[in-house]
Amino acid sequence: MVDSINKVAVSPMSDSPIGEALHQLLHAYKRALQQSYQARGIDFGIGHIRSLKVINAHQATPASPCTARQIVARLQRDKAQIARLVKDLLAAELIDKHDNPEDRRSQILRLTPVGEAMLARIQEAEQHASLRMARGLSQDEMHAFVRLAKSMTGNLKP
Amino acid sequence: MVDSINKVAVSPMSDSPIGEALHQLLHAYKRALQQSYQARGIDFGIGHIRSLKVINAHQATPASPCTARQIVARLQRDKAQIARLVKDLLAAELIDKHDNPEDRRSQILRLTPVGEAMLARIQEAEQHASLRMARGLSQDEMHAFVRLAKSMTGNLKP
DNA sequence: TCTTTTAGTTGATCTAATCAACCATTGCCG
DNA sequence: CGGCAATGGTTGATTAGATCAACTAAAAGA
Repeated sequence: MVDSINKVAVSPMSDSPIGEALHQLLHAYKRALQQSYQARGIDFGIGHIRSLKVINAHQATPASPCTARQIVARLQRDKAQIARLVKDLLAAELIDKHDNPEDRRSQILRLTPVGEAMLARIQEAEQHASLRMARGLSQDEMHAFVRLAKSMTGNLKP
Repeated sequence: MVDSINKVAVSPMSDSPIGEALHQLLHAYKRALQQSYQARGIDFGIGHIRSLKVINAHQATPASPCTARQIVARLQRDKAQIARLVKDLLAAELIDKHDNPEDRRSQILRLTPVGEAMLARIQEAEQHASLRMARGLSQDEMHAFVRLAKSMTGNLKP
């Protein structure tokens, strides 16, 4: 029995809430970030900002300097797009290019002092948005979330 | 001690991995979905598909029929964009419009049989991608993830 | 009735993403 | 060494998605 009690159109109920929840969350977060950025007069898209962050991360380990290549790998975006983002960041003088002694095709990207200052403001803005997002969640929960997200990303990568 | 062992450029380390992890995950998931769709010959963007799903969800509760309005509310997209998505779905004959006796400005959207069949295939594709994404995770973990995602989305909404 | 909202549509514009073609350099292999 | 495929980067073109403004028609409210 129960078989035809309610004809629930197509799905037997409870869609696949993961994708839905994910999409919803990212959209909301993107908007919150943009807001937080704009409130601080930071006038760049998310791509620009993420690129800055990658460059900064490499700055910390001078052994592996940052070229456009690294950003492409980290952000998994088309290299054409990265080239444009980098061009913008150069124009804004947030970063500069240095010849790469190891490979004359590529150039090493580094934050300028202005870029570092900008990044500091960006991180402030992010923390603001993150705190807002995490309101009511414990550290453990946040940590668990990130762990799960990374795990799932890993599953999808190959 | 340890205080100034490495000068980590700007951030004191550990960025804000939440945003990063989130972005990474959504991107990977989006690609996996697209792949899964394409492998099944489903030739629509994610927006179209999500709209179909909203219409289907309303189908289950005949009390509240689906108009473009509902899709706008559920997906939180610009109504212009939804209008275009709906137009495409109509053109593909996956849905049809019926006069709304309650309000002559709007029209009720319903899946056609073709639309239902399409949706079934979509759900198959999604389950494939979701299973892939969730490989190695327990039901509890998946559930926790969705709960946290929804909670965070809620925090950001206002 | 007159006014204000609301649902939906269209046009224009903007950004992000993607693809293909291309140059310079590098690395490899005979 | 000389040729050739692979790599890093750049540019142009195209596309999809999102967003904004303007507008119609109907509804709701005063």
